[in-house]
Amino acid sequence: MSKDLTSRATDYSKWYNDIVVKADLADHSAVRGCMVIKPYGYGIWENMQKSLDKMFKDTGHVNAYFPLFIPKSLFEAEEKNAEGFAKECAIVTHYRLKTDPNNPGKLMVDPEAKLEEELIVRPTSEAIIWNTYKGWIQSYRDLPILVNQWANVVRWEMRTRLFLRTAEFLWQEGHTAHATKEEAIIESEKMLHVYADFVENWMAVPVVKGLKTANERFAGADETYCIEALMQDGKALQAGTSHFLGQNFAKAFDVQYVTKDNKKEYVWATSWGVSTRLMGALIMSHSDDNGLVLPPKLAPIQVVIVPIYKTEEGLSKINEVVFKLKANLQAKGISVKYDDSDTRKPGWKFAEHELKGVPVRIGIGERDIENGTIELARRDTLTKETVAIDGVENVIENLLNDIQANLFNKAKERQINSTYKVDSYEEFKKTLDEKPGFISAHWDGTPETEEKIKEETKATIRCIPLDNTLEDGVCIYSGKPSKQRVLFARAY
RNA sequence: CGGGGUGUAGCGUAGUUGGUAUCGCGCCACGUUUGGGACGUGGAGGCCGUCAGUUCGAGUCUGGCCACCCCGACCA
Repeated sequence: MSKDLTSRATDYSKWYNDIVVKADLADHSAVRGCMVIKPYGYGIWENMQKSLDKMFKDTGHVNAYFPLFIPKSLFEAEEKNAEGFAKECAIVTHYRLKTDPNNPGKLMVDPEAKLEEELIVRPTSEAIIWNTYKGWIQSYRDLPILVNQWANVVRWEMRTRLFLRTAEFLWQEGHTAHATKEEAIIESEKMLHVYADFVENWMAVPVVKGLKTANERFAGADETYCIEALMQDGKALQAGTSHFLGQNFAKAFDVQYVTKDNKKEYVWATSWGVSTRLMGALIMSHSDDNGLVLPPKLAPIQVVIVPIYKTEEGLSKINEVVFKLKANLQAKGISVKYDDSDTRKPGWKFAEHELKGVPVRIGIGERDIENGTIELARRDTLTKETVAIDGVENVIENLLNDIQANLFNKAKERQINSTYKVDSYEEFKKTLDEKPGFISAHWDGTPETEEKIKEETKATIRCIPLDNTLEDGVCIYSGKPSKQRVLFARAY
């Protein structure tokens, strides 16, 4: 029925790829690991950007833009950060091509155009930004700096998947500078909550807020906060991170400020980011075997109207009603598409808009015109009902809210039902294989144990939940004492 | 980056012992249709991923490269 979409049960990862391509979100490009984001997919990303950007501005941040290239000497300044990213960097070594004398019509790298110093294509921008901040900060009066940038970054990943892990991806990265440790910690926690708010209330994807373990921490951070979401196949996806960077970058780039009592202090830093990976989370959280399911708040088209007619006169009668309805809906801020192209039949349009996840579909035919009704179909439940056209604008407005809430509730229920408390390693392994999801278990707090569990089961500690209750227990692996449970899962 | 697989029209595919390529969907034209991916008739569309080699002749055999998929390693 739905254009040969692989079902989730048949092959979950093929289903995901099928949706991305068939719903016109993105495509593979001629460049290894890099995708083309198509207009429909980009429309969703733009809606995400719009909401997030407003949230950043509302919390006092401003946007700026820093260069794509980072000179190697700057890149290596913060040692841990450089080390963490070294294995996945694209490097510019030359700045010119020339025609190849041995190969007519072909170009070659001009060996004489070798750069004195290599340029690193940013995998993240801390280095170039902190090098810049050095010039911006002298006194406590210059602080805080609350800057965000929307940008692309490159990480040379070995295995890529559309949206989930691409060699180049789009993201935003906030980089803030503060006078005190407390203020920086408050900032990184604040932005974590902004992310959680966005992902839950706009994307309708429930998350667990937590802290990363030392093993999973951002290279160069003192503490990494994260939000973790659970996909339909029971695998976890890190949806956003916020880092408390301590004074690591300030020290690496010698960024000091003069305090009120004329003392020099290193600046405290945070950085935080979410990427086009969120698109992957969105797709895998709500979609079904008929295609994409979009939460109304992010859908490029919230309502699609499909006319059903036999004659030109029939169509013009329908048009009259639809134009008015469309204007009324738009006046309420609802995005509406009237799909009146006569090159497709209604059945085809129904299937197509389902595949693309349009939250609400209106069918309106000559029969409806006589009866003063329309057919309302909702994407999340795939149900339809015939309702009076009078006052339907309010009905639709409420319906969109209902769908938004329903998607979140369904995902939340799934998350709760897929989170298991486990108290032995045997049970831990069994649960991972038989009922994938979050596993809440005791851990002795050592990187060694974490590493062993990862080696043996491929499960990692997703986070130490922020709202954790302390309880005495023993580590499922080592049997050593533990004071709290942490959240394990296999992850994307 | 290691192991395995795939690449033929926009998409999905067939192709035998080596002889310029099959079918379906889609596309175009006309007609009939239009409340869940319509039907008929006619038509167009191909450097068989790419580069080289073997051969009188390569989709088919050999090698390199590129891309994608799966499994590993890697992935703040």
